[in-house]
Amino acid sequence: MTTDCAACPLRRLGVFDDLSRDEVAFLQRFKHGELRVEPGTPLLMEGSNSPQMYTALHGLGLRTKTLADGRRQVVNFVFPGDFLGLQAGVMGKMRHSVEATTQMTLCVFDRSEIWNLFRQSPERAFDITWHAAMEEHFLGEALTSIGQMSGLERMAWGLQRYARRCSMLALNDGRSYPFPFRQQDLADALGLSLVHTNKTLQKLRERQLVALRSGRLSLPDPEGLAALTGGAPETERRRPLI
Amino acid sequence: MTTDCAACPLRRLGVFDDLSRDEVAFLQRFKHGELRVEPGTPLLMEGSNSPQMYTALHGLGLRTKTLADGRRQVVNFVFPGDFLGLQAGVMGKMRHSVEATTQMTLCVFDRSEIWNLFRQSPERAFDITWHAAMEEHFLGEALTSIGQMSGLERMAWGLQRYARRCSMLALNDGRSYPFPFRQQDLADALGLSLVHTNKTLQKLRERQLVALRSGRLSLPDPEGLAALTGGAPETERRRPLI
DNA sequence: CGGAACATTGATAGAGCTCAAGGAACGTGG
DNA sequence: CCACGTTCCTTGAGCTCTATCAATGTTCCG
Repeated sequence: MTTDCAACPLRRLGVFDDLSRDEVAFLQRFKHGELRVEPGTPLLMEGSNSPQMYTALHGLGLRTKTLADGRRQVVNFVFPGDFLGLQAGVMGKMRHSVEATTQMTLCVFDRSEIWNLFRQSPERAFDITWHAAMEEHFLGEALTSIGQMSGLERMAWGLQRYARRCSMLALNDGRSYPFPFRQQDLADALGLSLVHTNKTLQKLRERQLVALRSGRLSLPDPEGLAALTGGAPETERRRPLI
Repeated sequence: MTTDCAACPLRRLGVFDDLSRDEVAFLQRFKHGELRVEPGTPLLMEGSNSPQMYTALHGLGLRTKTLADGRRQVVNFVFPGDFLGLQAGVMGKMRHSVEATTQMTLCVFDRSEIWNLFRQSPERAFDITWHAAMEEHFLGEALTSIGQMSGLERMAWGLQRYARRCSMLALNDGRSYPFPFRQQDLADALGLSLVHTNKTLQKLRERQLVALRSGRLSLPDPEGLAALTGGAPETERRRPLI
C-alpha cells in the first residue's frame, strides 16, 4: 500500500523540481518501501550505521544531537521533502538522531543502493549533494543565530524560519502553522533554557507578534517579527526531491 | 608553476584516500590552476556566485557569516584538504564567506566543470558529497557545543577540535600547534565576547591546560582538557581529497 | 477523580556582556 | 635608533541577560 512516485503528493506542490516521467520511474526503482510511524518513534540514531535512508513524505520530526551528560540540541526540524540518513549513506555513521514528532510517513531507500544511484544517475547524485549543501547552509545559519543573537532575536528568527518552511509546503492556514513541538524542543533548538524560552515567548506575545497554543503557531505580524532579526528570511527556490 | 596532482603534498600524508594513477590523472584534468594569496584575502563572498571552487593546499583560513548589523560568526576554520565553494557549485550561491588568514595556496576548479565531474566520475561525485556531509557534521557539532555548553566548555571543545585537525595534517610540533588567528576570531567562533574569551583563556592557562601566545597554541594536558568536554573528540578516518 | 505531561510565574544567583583603560608587540618614518 | 601609530591582548568594574530553583496552573487522559 505504498504511494506511487508518479503520484507523489509532494511533487504537486510546485516547490520541487519537475522530473520527467522517466526520471520519476528511475527513482521509483530505488524506493524500497514506505514507513508509517507513530509520534515519538526514533528513525535514525546518532552513531548508528543505518541500513536505510528516508524521504519524509508527511508529518514533522526533529534532528537532535545529545551530549554525554544528556544535554540535547535540536539541530533542525524535519519537514516533508527532507532527505534523512545521508550521513550514514556516505560516511557510514549518523552524526545526529532523527525522531518523529507527529505521525509520519516516509519513503524508504536502501543505503546500499546509494552507490548505484550515483553510478546510474549523475542528476540524482547532484540532487543529493544539493540536499547536503542545503543542510550545511541551514546549520550555518542556525550556528550564526545561536552564536550571535540574543534570546529574543533567536526566538524571532527560529519561529520565522519555521513558518517559512511550513508556508513553502502549504502546511499553513493563513498565518497560522502547525506546531506539534513542546517548548522544551524549541528551547533545545535555540540554546535557551525552558524557562527562559517561555518568558521570551511571553514577550513576543505581549507585543502581538506571536501566538502559540494547542499545537498551533500564529504570526500575526510578520513585519514586526522580521524587524527583530534584521530582515525576513529569503524565499527559497525550487529544490530537488529524492 | 603549479603543483602536479600526482605530486600533491597532501596525498603523502596518509590521511587521504589513496587514488590510482588514473584517478589522479582524471582529477588533474579538472584542476584549472593554482592560486596563492596573502593573509586577509577574501576567497569567496557570502551571496556571491563564485565561478571557482578551491581545494586548500597550504595555509589556514576562516569560513564566516555576517549578520545585517555586522556581528560575525566564524563557521569553521579552513585547513589544507578542505573543499571550498561547493555551495556556489550546487546551489548557485555561497551562504558564507571564506578568507585566508595566513598566506595560502589553493587548487582552483571551474565551477562549470562540476557537472562534468558528476557525469564522468561517480566516485568523485561521491567524494564531493562526502565533503558536504562532513561539513554538515561539523556544523552540527559546533551548533550543539555553542547551544549547550558553557563558555569554558566551548573553549576547551574548540581548542581540542582545532588541535585534532592540526594533528591529522601533521601541522603540529608535539603538543604545540600553529594558531595564526586573533582572539577575536576565536570569540566569533565560539559565540563569546572578546573580553570573555580572553578571561576564559586565562582560566585554562591557570589550570595549565592551555598556552596561547605569539601565534602558537599548546595543549600540555589533553586529558585535562578532554575532562571539560566529556571526552576526547573522535579520531577521524581517512577521507577523500578532491 | 487522580495522575502525567506540559506551561507559566516569581525569586535569586551567576555567567557573560559592555565599557573603559592600559599594556605589549610590531612596523614605519624621521 | 627612537618616537609614534596601529593592532591586538589584558584587566577591572558594573550591569544585563539567562539559568536555576521552586511552586503553581493547565490540559488531557485513563
